[in-house]
Amino acid sequence: MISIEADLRQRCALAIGRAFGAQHAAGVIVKAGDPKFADYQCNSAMALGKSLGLAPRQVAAQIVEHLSVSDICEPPTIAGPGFINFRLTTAHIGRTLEAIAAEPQALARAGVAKSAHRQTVVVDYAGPNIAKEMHVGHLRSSIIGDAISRILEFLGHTVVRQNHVGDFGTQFGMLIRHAQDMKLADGALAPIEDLDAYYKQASQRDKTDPQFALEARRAVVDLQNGQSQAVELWQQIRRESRRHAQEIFQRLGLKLTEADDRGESFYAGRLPNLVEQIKNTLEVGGVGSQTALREPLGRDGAPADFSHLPAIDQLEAAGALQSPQATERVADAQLPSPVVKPFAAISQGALCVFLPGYEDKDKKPFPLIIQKGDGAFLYATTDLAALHFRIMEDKQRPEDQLPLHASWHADRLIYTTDARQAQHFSMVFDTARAMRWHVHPETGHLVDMIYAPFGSMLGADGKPFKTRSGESVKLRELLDHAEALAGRVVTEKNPSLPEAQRHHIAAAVGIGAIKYADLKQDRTGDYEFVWERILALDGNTGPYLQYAYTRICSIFRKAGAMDAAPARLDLIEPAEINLARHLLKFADAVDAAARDLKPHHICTYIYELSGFFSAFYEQCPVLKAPQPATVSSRLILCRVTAAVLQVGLRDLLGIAVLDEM
RNA sequence: GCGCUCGUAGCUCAAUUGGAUAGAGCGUCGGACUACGAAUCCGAAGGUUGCAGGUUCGACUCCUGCCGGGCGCACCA
Repeated sequence: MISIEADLRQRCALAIGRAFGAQHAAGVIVKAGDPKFADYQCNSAMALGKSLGLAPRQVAAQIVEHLSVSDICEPPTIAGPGFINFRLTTAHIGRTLEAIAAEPQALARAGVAKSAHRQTVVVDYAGPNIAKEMHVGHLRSSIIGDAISRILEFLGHTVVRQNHVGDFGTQFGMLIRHAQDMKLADGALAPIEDLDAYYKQASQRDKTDPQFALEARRAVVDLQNGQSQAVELWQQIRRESRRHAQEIFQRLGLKLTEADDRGESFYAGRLPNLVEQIKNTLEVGGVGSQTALREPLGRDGAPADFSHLPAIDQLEAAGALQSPQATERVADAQLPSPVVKPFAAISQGALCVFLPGYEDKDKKPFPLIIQKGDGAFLYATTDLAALHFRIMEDKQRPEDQLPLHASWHADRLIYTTDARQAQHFSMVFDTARAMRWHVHPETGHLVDMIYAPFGSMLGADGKPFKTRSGESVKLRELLDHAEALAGRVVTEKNPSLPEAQRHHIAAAVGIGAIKYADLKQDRTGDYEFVWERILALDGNTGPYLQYAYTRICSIFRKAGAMDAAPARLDLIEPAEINLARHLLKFADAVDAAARDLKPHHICTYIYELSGFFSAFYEQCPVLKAPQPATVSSRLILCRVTAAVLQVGLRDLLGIAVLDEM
């Protein structure tokens, strides 16, 4: 089954093409209508009336005349300024659901077809730092990124999850220096709690002791150059951190394994060459500058318009920049301002990329630093290296091919990271465009580089979610707390269940509640983490939806043999029809979530669905219906509702469903 | 200062990307358990969508200017 919205859109486009010519058939607007008027509506007649110089209602009438929808809809009606309203026939709704229920494969997908245009999509999420316990700062990226991955995968895309672990940055210098002073024996730092405390000590010294800080920076350079004697220590820390992260990921139910780990250190060997490439290409007067810069590109891949900027000759300074050594002589005061095309230069000792549109508070060009004055690389460098790897590089070695076990090139990159990194990624993407690293090496298509940011987790006071002492809350403790609270409720509501099962339920409910609370909101906003609200049993919460699912399971447990025979679906009661109609809109919700990379569309849909199911449940007895045919008919509705909840909650949002709770 | 972002019912949030009379939950008030799980359901009250202009058949949505909150702005990630 394809989305009905998409189906009607096609049919309307066809009708418009027949009525007015194919050139008018693009950009047809079909969307779910207000239930009072229609299931779906086409709103193209108004705009079309404008461009054709005809009365919108007349346009609508002509569209309807050329429309062929009688197999799924009542005759379309025209309303208001020119809305074309569609009402699905109950016969079509019934047939479609019958078919889904009868076909195990369709049921397992709740009737949702795979996408026609499949891509290889990299989703970059989680990305914890090693040597530190995972804390709430990693929670949203992990949950949202995982849901986005699941949704795209469900639609048939090849998803490459990438856990861009922070394992090679500045913080390691501190750790190594501190370790040297402490003369730690191998294995002395096993548990992650030790590492965490140890990290804090090192961080403290780094802030207060300039000499220590200096030596720490030097230790990073050595590590990145492979000249460190601390590699063994680093490996040890890394192992323990990965073990800890995997434990958390498993508890959270993320589909993130060690095969998806590709830490910053993975790119270490590539960095010097990469930096050299950028320098050669973007240096003013450099080898690639003419081709790379003749057509500067905007953020969305279209040629950027810099016509509003003063016409500064971008090569004016080039006379002083012909030789490599001259790069050093770009005096900061003489940086062209504003920047009209990307270029690389040494500024204040660091190798930088300057891009149009970025200025600091003094209106001076603001750089993306790709190599520090002391020679160390930093996150912009590894992010660029990762981007290049994901799009451009042919993967030959088995470790490069992970997690797919074959060479791959991304068609799309998605970064699920904190909204505060917006400018960073914007600059990384612009740099990649300047380097033409966003051109797929095989297809020549431009690769979408999408930043999917999310807001902060706030406490009930509206300030960042922290412990009373001002530290970030550890994920392990957060999850423990959620499970304990959920466990209390389970024991209270259902004391007769065996303890092991109560334990299992508590984990599913506690973790599910946290995930659902995060996913149900539009990710771009901040959200308030308040325990009472998250673990509430009613309203739009995880526990409520899990409960709705268990109620259906309970019906099937009691149905027994009644459920055996294949059956017809007869939609008679309004509650039946409303439920059935909404079941068919699941594909639209999944499409919306995939389009916006916003899982909350699925949450909203599922919650509405449980509302329709509740009405049905109250008004239409299933097992105690008077006629056997009614029983089996209603069991079909239960069957498909359960399937949608299961696919939505478990497969797409990554929230466990339970037969009993 | 510049940039990004947000402002919708008392509170927490939706609104299918410009569509019809802006919807939910919580809270409040009032109802429903001798019918499939009451971790439930039904009903009621609650709005000048921060303010002021503009664009058009139509604006919570787009543009401009204010007001207010958050975040970012050179070698941390």
